[in-house]
Amino acid sequence: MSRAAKESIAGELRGAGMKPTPQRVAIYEMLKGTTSHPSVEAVYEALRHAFPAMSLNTVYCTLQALVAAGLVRKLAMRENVFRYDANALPHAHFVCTRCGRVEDVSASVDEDLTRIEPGLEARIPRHVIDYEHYFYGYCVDCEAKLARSHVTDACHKTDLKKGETRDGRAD
Amino acid sequence: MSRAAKESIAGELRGAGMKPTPQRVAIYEMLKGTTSHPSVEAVYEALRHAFPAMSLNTVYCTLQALVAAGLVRKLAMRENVFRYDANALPHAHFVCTRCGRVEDVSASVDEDLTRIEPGLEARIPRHVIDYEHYFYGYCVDCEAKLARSHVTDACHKTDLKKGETRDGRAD
DNA sequence: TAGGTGATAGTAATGATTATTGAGTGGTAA
DNA sequence: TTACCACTCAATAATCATTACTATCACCTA
Repeated sequence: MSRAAKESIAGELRGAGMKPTPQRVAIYEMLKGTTSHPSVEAVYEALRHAFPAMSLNTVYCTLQALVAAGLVRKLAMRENVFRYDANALPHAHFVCTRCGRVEDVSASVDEDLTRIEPGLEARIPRHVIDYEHYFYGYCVDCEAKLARSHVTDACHKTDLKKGETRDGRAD
Repeated sequence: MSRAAKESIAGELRGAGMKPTPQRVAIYEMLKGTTSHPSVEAVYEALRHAFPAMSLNTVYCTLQALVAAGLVRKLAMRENVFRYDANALPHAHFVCTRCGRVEDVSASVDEDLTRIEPGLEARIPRHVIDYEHYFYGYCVDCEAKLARSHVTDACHKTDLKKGETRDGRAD
Protein backbone atom coordinates (compact mmCIF):
# COMPACT_ATOMS: atom_id res chain seq x y z
CA MET A 1 0.00 0.00 0.00
CA SER A 2 1.20 3.45 -0.82
CA ARG A 3 2.64 5.87 1.66
CA ALA A 4 -0.31 8.19 1.05
CA ALA A 5 -2.79 5.45 1.83
CA LYS A 6 -0.91 4.62 4.99
CA GLU A 7 -0.98 8.26 5.95
CA SER A 8 -4.72 8.44 5.40
CA ILE A 9 -5.17 5.40 7.64
CA ALA A 10 -3.04 7.08 10.26
CA GLY A 11 -5.25 10.12 9.88
CA GLU A 12 -8.36 8.06 10.44
CA LEU A 13 -6.88 6.66 13.62
CA ARG A 14 -5.90 10.11 14.83
CA GLY A 15 -9.37 11.38 14.00
CA ALA A 16 -10.79 8.66 16.23
CA GLY A 17 -8.47 9.62 19.05
CA MET A 18 -6.06 6.75 18.58
CA LYS A 19 -2.33 7.16 18.28
CA PRO A 20 -1.36 5.69 14.91
CA THR A 21 1.33 3.24 15.90
CA PRO A 22 2.76 0.99 13.18
CA GLN A 23 0.93 -2.03 14.59
CA ARG A 24 -2.40 -0.25 14.65
CA VAL A 25 -1.96 1.12 11.17
CA ALA A 26 -1.06 -2.33 9.89
CA ILE A 27 -4.02 -4.02 11.55
CA TYR A 28 -6.52 -1.46 10.35
CA GLU A 29 -4.96 -1.46 6.89
CA MET A 30 -5.12 -5.23 6.73
CA LEU A 31 -8.78 -5.20 7.71
CA LYS A 32 -9.58 -2.60 5.08
CA GLY A 33 -7.83 -4.60 2.44
CA THR A 34 -9.63 -7.88 2.87
CA THR A 35 -13.14 -9.16 2.32
CA SER A 36 -12.65 -12.26 4.43
CA HIS A 37 -13.87 -10.88 7.77
CA PRO A 38 -10.91 -12.30 9.64
CA SER A 39 -10.82 -13.42 13.23
CA VAL A 40 -8.26 -12.12 15.72
CA GLU A 41 -6.13 -15.14 15.03
CA ALA A 42 -6.31 -14.58 11.28
CA VAL A 43 -5.24 -10.96 11.64
CA TYR A 44 -2.40 -12.06 13.86
CA GLU A 45 -1.24 -14.68 11.39
CA ALA A 46 -1.46 -12.29 8.47
CA LEU A 47 0.82 -9.77 10.17
CA ARG A 48 3.23 -12.16 11.82
CA HIS A 49 5.86 -11.79 9.14
CA ALA A 50 5.65 -8.01 9.09
CA PHE A 51 5.64 -7.69 12.90
CA PRO A 52 7.37 -10.72 14.36
CA ALA A 53 7.44 -9.15 17.80
CA MET A 54 3.76 -8.28 17.90
CA SER A 55 1.79 -10.30 20.41
CA LEU A 56 -1.63 -11.75 19.95
CA ASN A 57 -2.79 -9.59 22.82
CA THR A 58 -1.86 -6.48 20.91
CA VAL A 59 -4.16 -7.61 18.13
CA TYR A 60 -6.94 -8.14 20.64
CA CYS A 61 -6.40 -4.73 22.20
CA THR A 62 -6.12 -2.95 18.89
CA LEU A 63 -9.26 -4.52 17.51
CA GLN A 64 -11.17 -3.66 20.65
CA ALA A 65 -9.93 -0.11 20.44
CA LEU A 66 -10.92 0.10 16.77
CA VAL A 67 -14.38 -1.20 17.59
CA ALA A 68 -14.74 1.22 20.48
CA ALA A 69 -13.67 4.03 18.17
CA GLY A 70 -16.35 3.05 15.69
CA LEU A 71 -13.94 2.26 12.89
CA VAL A 72 -14.45 -1.49 12.89
CA ARG A 73 -17.36 -3.84 13.44
CA LYS A 74 -17.23 -6.91 15.60
CA LEU A 75 -19.23 -9.69 14.00
CA ALA A 76 -20.85 -12.41 16.06
CA MET A 77 -22.05 -15.50 14.34
CA ARG A 78 -22.77 -19.02 15.47
CA GLU A 79 -19.15 -19.99 15.77
CA ASN A 80 -17.10 -19.40 18.84
CA VAL A 81 -14.80 -16.76 17.45
CA PHE A 82 -15.54 -13.18 16.64
CA ARG A 83 -14.71 -11.69 13.28
CA TYR A 84 -13.90 -8.14 12.40
CA ASP A 85 -14.93 -5.94 9.53
CA ALA A 86 -13.47 -2.59 8.57
CA ASN A 87 -16.78 -1.64 7.03
CA ALA A 88 -18.24 0.13 10.04
CA LEU A 89 -21.56 0.85 8.41
CA PRO A 90 -24.30 -1.62 9.30
CA HIS A 91 -24.61 -4.10 6.48
CA ALA A 92 -25.84 -7.63 5.90
CA HIS A 93 -23.66 -10.72 5.85
CA PHE A 94 -24.00 -14.17 4.47
CA VAL A 95 -22.57 -16.94 6.63
CA CYS A 96 -21.93 -20.44 5.40
CA THR A 97 -23.04 -22.76 8.18
CA ARG A 98 -20.80 -25.50 6.89
CA CYS A 99 -17.40 -23.91 6.31
CA GLY A 100 -17.86 -20.69 8.25
CA ARG A 101 -17.09 -18.37 5.36
CA VAL A 102 -18.54 -14.90 5.81
CA GLU A 103 -19.38 -12.78 2.80
CA ASP A 104 -20.91 -9.38 2.30
CA VAL A 105 -24.14 -9.55 0.39
CA SER A 106 -24.98 -7.37 -2.54
CA ALA A 107 -25.16 -3.68 -1.77
CA SER A 108 -28.72 -3.56 -3.07
CA VAL A 109 -29.74 -5.80 -0.21
CA ASP A 110 -28.21 -3.35 2.23
CA GLU A 111 -30.05 -0.54 0.55
CA ASP A 112 -33.36 -2.31 0.95
CA LEU A 113 -32.67 -3.04 4.58
CA THR A 114 -31.52 0.49 5.22
CA ARG A 115 -34.68 1.82 3.64
CA ILE A 116 -37.01 -0.06 5.96
CA GLU A 117 -34.91 0.31 9.11
CA PRO A 118 -36.20 3.70 10.24
CA GLY A 119 -39.69 2.27 10.21
CA LEU A 120 -38.55 -0.70 12.23
CA GLU A 121 -36.70 1.39 14.75
CA ALA A 122 -39.73 3.55 15.30
CA ARG A 123 -41.55 0.47 16.53
CA ILE A 124 -38.73 -0.69 18.80
CA PRO A 125 -39.21 1.34 21.97
CA ARG A 126 -35.51 1.47 22.63
CA HIS A 127 -32.55 3.59 21.74
CA VAL A 128 -31.24 1.66 18.74
CA ILE A 129 -27.67 2.59 17.89
CA ASP A 130 -26.70 -0.23 15.59
CA TYR A 131 -28.09 -3.23 13.80
CA GLU A 132 -26.88 -6.31 12.03
CA HIS A 133 -28.37 -8.80 9.63
CA TYR A 134 -27.12 -12.30 9.04
CA PHE A 135 -28.20 -14.73 6.38
CA TYR A 136 -27.23 -18.32 6.98
CA GLY A 137 -26.91 -21.02 4.39
CA TYR A 138 -24.48 -22.89 2.21
CA CYS A 139 -21.85 -21.22 0.10
CA VAL A 140 -21.31 -22.38 -3.45
CA ASP A 141 -18.43 -24.63 -2.46
CA CYS A 142 -20.43 -26.35 0.25
CA GLU A 143 -23.67 -26.64 -1.65
CA ALA A 144 -22.43 -29.70 -3.50
CA LYS A 145 -21.46 -31.49 -0.32
CA LEU A 146 -24.87 -30.88 1.19
CA ALA A 147 -26.44 -34.09 -0.06
CA ARG A 148 -24.71 -36.45 2.29
CA SER A 149 -24.94 -34.29 5.37
CA HIS A 150 -27.42 -35.35 8.01
CA VAL A 151 -28.51 -34.22 11.43
CA THR A 152 -26.55 -35.81 14.24
CA ASP A 153 -26.34 -35.26 17.94
CA ALA A 154 -23.27 -33.11 18.35
CA CYS A 155 -22.24 -35.16 21.35
CA HIS A 156 -21.93 -38.28 19.25
CA LYS A 157 -20.60 -36.89 16.03
CA THR A 158 -17.59 -39.12 16.39
CA ASP A 159 -18.43 -40.59 13.00
CA LEU A 160 -17.37 -37.26 11.51
CA LYS A 161 -14.11 -36.62 13.26
CA LYS A 162 -11.80 -39.13 11.59
CA GLY A 163 -12.16 -39.04 7.83
CA GLU A 164 -15.04 -36.68 7.17
CA THR A 165 -13.94 -33.61 9.03
CA ARG A 166 -16.62 -31.02 8.54
CA ASP A 167 -13.84 -29.16 6.77
CA GLY A 168 -13.92 -26.15 9.00
CA ARG A 169 -12.06 -24.00 6.60
CA ALA A 170 -12.70 -20.33 7.21
CA ASP A 171 -10.74 -19.08 4.25
CA MET B 1 -46.77 -27.11 33.84
CA SER B 2 -49.54 -29.57 33.22
CA ARG B 3 -49.05 -33.18 32.36
CA ALA B 4 -50.69 -32.57 28.99
CA ALA B 5 -48.26 -29.78 28.19
CA LYS B 6 -45.35 -31.98 29.14
CA GLU B 7 -46.72 -34.70 26.91
CA SER B 8 -46.98 -32.29 24.00
CA ILE B 9 -43.37 -31.27 24.52
CA ALA B 10 -42.38 -34.89 24.55
CA GLY B 11 -44.32 -35.29 21.34
CA GLU B 12 -42.44 -32.44 19.75
CA LEU B 13 -39.16 -34.05 20.68
CA ARG B 14 -40.27 -37.38 19.31
CA GLY B 15 -41.45 -35.71 16.14
CA ALA B 16 -37.96 -34.30 15.71
CA GLY B 17 -36.41 -37.70 16.19
CA MET B 18 -35.25 -37.10 19.74
CA LYS B 19 -35.91 -39.40 22.62
CA PRO B 20 -37.90 -37.38 25.18
CA THR B 21 -35.89 -37.94 28.31
CA PRO B 22 -36.90 -36.02 31.44
CA GLN B 23 -33.87 -33.75 31.14
CA ARG B 24 -34.61 -32.92 27.53
CA VAL B 25 -38.26 -32.28 28.22
CA ALA B 26 -37.34 -30.02 31.12
CA ILE B 27 -34.78 -28.05 29.12
CA TYR B 28 -37.06 -27.56 26.17
CA GLU B 29 -39.97 -26.73 28.45
CA MET B 30 -37.89 -24.21 30.34
CA LEU B 31 -36.84 -22.55 27.10
CA LYS B 32 -40.39 -22.35 25.87
CA GLY B 33 -41.52 -20.79 29.11
CA THR B 34 -39.09 -17.91 29.22
CA THR B 35 -38.50 -14.76 27.24
CA SER B 36 -35.03 -14.20 28.61
CA HIS B 37 -33.03 -16.03 25.92
CA PRO B 38 -30.93 -17.85 28.49
CA SER B 39 -27.38 -19.05 28.10
CA VAL B 40 -26.34 -22.64 28.72
CA GLU B 41 -25.30 -21.68 32.22
CA ALA B 42 -28.66 -20.00 32.88
CA VAL B 43 -30.57 -23.07 31.74
CA TYR B 44 -28.37 -25.21 33.93
CA GLU B 45 -28.92 -23.01 36.96
CA ALA B 46 -32.66 -22.88 36.41
CA LEU B 47 -32.95 -26.65 36.42
CA ARG B 48 -30.42 -27.46 39.11
CA HIS B 49 -33.00 -27.86 41.83
CA ALA B 50 -35.26 -30.06 39.70
CA PHE B 51 -32.39 -32.19 38.41
CA PRO B 52 -29.60 -32.08 40.96
CA ALA B 53 -27.72 -34.83 39.16
CA MET B 54 -27.85 -33.25 35.74
CA SER B 55 -24.49 -32.17 34.42
CA LEU B 56 -23.69 -29.01 32.55
CA ASN B 57 -22.56 -31.16 29.69
CA THR B 58 -26.04 -32.62 29.37
CA VAL B 59 -27.38 -29.12 28.92
CA TYR B 60 -24.80 -28.45 26.21
CA CYS B 61 -25.62 -31.69 24.43
CA THR B 62 -29.34 -31.23 24.71
CA LEU B 63 -29.27 -27.68 23.42
CA GLN B 64 -27.09 -28.67 20.51
CA ALA B 65 -29.45 -31.51 19.71
CA LEU B 66 -32.45 -29.20 19.91
CA VAL B 67 -30.74 -26.75 17.58
CA ALA B 68 -29.80 -29.51 15.17
CA ALA B 69 -33.39 -30.71 15.23
CA GLY B 70 -34.61 -27.26 14.35
CA LEU B 71 -36.60 -26.77 17.52
CA VAL B 72 -34.37 -24.14 19.07
CA ARG B 73 -32.31 -21.22 17.80
CA LYS B 74 -28.78 -20.49 18.85
CA LEU B 75 -28.28 -16.76 19.19
CA ALA B 76 -24.90 -15.16 18.71
CA MET B 77 -24.36 -11.64 19.85
CA ARG B 78 -21.34 -9.62 20.76
CA GLU B 79 -20.79 -11.28 24.08
CA ASN B 80 -18.83 -14.44 24.48
CA VAL B 81 -21.68 -16.72 25.39
CA PHE B 82 -24.39 -18.12 23.18
CA ARG B 83 -28.02 -17.83 24.06
CA TYR B 84 -30.88 -20.06 23.11
CA ASP B 85 -34.41 -19.37 22.01
CA ALA B 86 -37.27 -21.83 21.73
CA ASN B 87 -38.82 -19.67 19.04
CA ALA B 88 -37.32 -21.42 16.06
CA LEU B 89 -38.80 -19.07 13.51
CA PRO B 90 -36.42 -16.38 12.32
CA HIS B 91 -37.20 -13.21 14.19
CA ALA B 92 -35.48 -10.00 15.20
CA HIS B 93 -33.88 -9.35 18.57
CA PHE B 94 -32.94 -6.28 20.49
CA VAL B 95 -29.69 -6.54 22.43
CA CYS B 96 -28.66 -4.12 25.13
CA THR B 97 -24.98 -3.44 24.65
CA ARG B 98 -24.61 -2.44 28.25
CA CYS B 99 -26.29 -5.15 30.32
CA GLY B 100 -26.59 -7.85 27.68
CA ARG B 101 -30.34 -8.25 27.95
CA VAL B 102 -31.89 -9.75 24.84
CA GLU B 103 -35.49 -9.03 23.97
CA ASP B 104 -37.76 -9.97 21.13
CA VAL B 105 -38.92 -6.97 19.21
CA SER B 106 -42.50 -6.32 18.26
CA ALA B 107 -44.02 -8.88 15.97
CA SER B 108 -44.85 -6.18 13.46
CA VAL B 109 -41.13 -5.68 12.92
CA ASP B 110 -40.76 -9.36 12.16
CA GLU B 111 -43.63 -9.13 9.75
CA ASP B 112 -42.00 -6.30 7.89
CA LEU B 113 -38.70 -8.12 7.73
CA THR B 114 -40.36 -11.32 6.64
CA ARG B 115 -42.16 -9.47 3.91
CA ILE B 116 -38.99 -8.14 2.32
CA GLU B 117 -36.87 -11.21 2.88
CA PRO B 118 -37.86 -13.14 -0.25
CA GLY B 119 -36.77 -10.18 -2.29
CA LEU B 120 -33.47 -10.05 -0.46
CA GLU B 121 -32.83 -13.74 -0.79
CA ALA B 122 -33.46 -13.59 -4.47
CA ARG B 123 -30.50 -11.27 -4.74
CA ILE B 124 -28.22 -13.36 -2.56
CA PRO B 125 -26.83 -15.96 -4.93
CA ARG B 126 -26.73 -18.58 -2.21
CA HIS B 127 -28.94 -21.16 -0.65
CA VAL B 128 -30.28 -19.17 2.30
CA ILE B 129 -31.81 -21.40 4.94
CA ASP B 130 -32.05 -19.03 7.84
CA TYR B 131 -31.61 -15.43 8.78
CA GLU B 132 -31.29 -13.32 11.89
CA HIS B 133 -31.58 -9.66 12.68
CA TYR B 134 -30.10 -7.93 15.68
CA PHE B 135 -30.71 -4.42 16.84
CA TYR B 136 -28.21 -3.09 19.34
CA GLY B 137 -28.73 -0.27 21.77
CA TYR B 138 -29.60 0.53 25.35
CA CYS B 139 -32.51 -0.99 27.18
CA VAL B 140 -34.75 1.21 29.31
CA ASP B 141 -32.88 0.36 32.48
CA CYS B 142 -29.50 1.23 31.01
CA GLU B 143 -30.58 4.31 29.14
CA ALA B 144 -30.41 6.39 32.31
CA LYS B 145 -26.90 5.29 33.13
CA LEU B 146 -25.69 6.15 29.66
CA ALA B 147 -24.70 9.71 30.52
CA ARG B 148 -21.58 8.94 32.46
CA SER B 149 -20.37 6.09 30.29
CA HIS B 150 -17.49 6.82 27.95
CA VAL B 151 -15.36 4.87 25.54
CA THR B 152 -12.20 3.42 27.00
CA ASP B 153 -9.57 1.06 25.74
CA ALA B 154 -10.41 -2.24 27.37
CA CYS B 155 -6.72 -3.03 27.77
CA HIS B 156 -5.93 -0.10 29.98
CA LYS B 157 -9.03 0.51 31.99
CA THR B 158 -7.13 -0.56 35.07
CA ASP B 159 -5.18 2.65 35.34
CA LEU B 160 -8.42 4.59 35.14
CA LYS B 161 -9.99 3.13 38.20
CA LYS B 162 -7.80 4.72 40.83
CA GLY B 163 -6.46 7.98 39.42
CA GLU B 164 -9.38 8.77 37.07
CA THR B 165 -6.87 10.36 34.74
CA ARG B 166 -8.86 10.34 31.55
CA ASP B 167 -11.62 12.44 33.03
CA GLY B 168 -11.76 15.50 30.85
CA ARG B 169 -10.66 13.69 27.73
CA ALA B 170 -13.37 13.24 25.15
CA ASP B 171 -11.55 10.24 23.68
C1' DT C 1 -32.07 -62.51 29.83
C1' DA C 2 -28.68 -60.77 26.57
C1' DG C 3 -27.29 -57.47 23.35
C1' DG C 4 -27.62 -53.10 21.03
C1' DT C 5 -28.40 -48.18 20.87
C1' DG C 6 -28.27 -43.91 22.51
C1' DA C 7 -28.36 -40.54 26.70
C1' DT C 8 -26.14 -38.97 30.76
C1' DA C 9 -22.60 -37.70 34.28
C1' DG C 10 -18.15 -36.69 35.40
C1' DT C 11 -14.17 -34.81 34.23
C1' DA C 12 -10.35 -33.53 31.37
C1' DA C 13 -8.87 -30.82 27.58
C1' DT C 14 -9.13 -27.11 24.38
C1' DG C 15 -9.06 -22.66 22.98
C1' DA C 16 -10.73 -17.85 22.79
C1' DT C 17 -10.58 -13.96 25.44
C1' DT C 18 -9.25 -10.93 29.32
C1' DA C 19 -6.31 -9.28 33.14
C1' DT C 20 -1.97 -8.01 34.91
C1' DT C 21 2.43 -6.25 35.02
C1' DG C 22 6.53 -4.15 33.77
C1' DA C 23 9.14 -2.11 30.20
C1' DG C 24 9.46 1.08 26.40
C1' DT C 25 8.23 5.51 23.78
C1' DG C 26 7.29 10.13 22.92
C1' DG C 27 5.86 14.54 24.57
C1' DT C 28 6.08 18.41 27.81
C1' DA C 29 7.53 21.51 31.38
C1' DA C 30 10.96 23.10 34.64
C1' DT D 1 19.00 18.37 29.73
C1' DT D 2 16.20 15.86 33.35
C1' DA D 3 12.03 14.52 35.46
C1' DC D 4 7.61 13.42 34.77
C1' DC D 5 3.48 11.68 32.64
C1' DA D 6 0.34 9.44 29.55
C1' DC D 7 0.15 6.04 26.54
C1' DT D 8 1.47 1.68 24.10
C1' DC D 9 3.08 -2.77 23.88
C1' DA D 10 4.65 -7.64 24.88
C1' DA D 11 4.76 -11.48 27.77
C1' DT D 12 2.49 -14.22 30.57
C1' DA D 13 -1.00 -15.75 33.62
C1' DA D 14 -5.72 -16.36 34.51
C1' DT D 15 -10.48 -17.00 33.28
C1' DC D 16 -14.13 -19.15 31.37
C1' DA D 17 -17.19 -21.04 27.67
C1' DT D 18 -17.19 -24.89 25.08
C1' DT D 19 -15.93 -29.48 23.46
C1' DA D 20 -14.05 -34.16 23.88
C1' DC D 21 -13.78 -38.40 26.09
C1' DT D 22 -15.17 -42.35 28.63
C1' DA D 23 -17.69 -45.22 31.55
C1' DT D 24 -22.11 -45.96 33.11
C1' DC D 25 -26.97 -46.13 32.76
C1' DA D 26 -31.77 -46.67 30.72
C1' DC D 27 -34.59 -48.30 27.34
C1' DC D 28 -35.89 -51.28 23.66
C1' DT D 29 -36.11 -55.65 21.15
C1' DA D 30 -35.44 -60.35 20.29
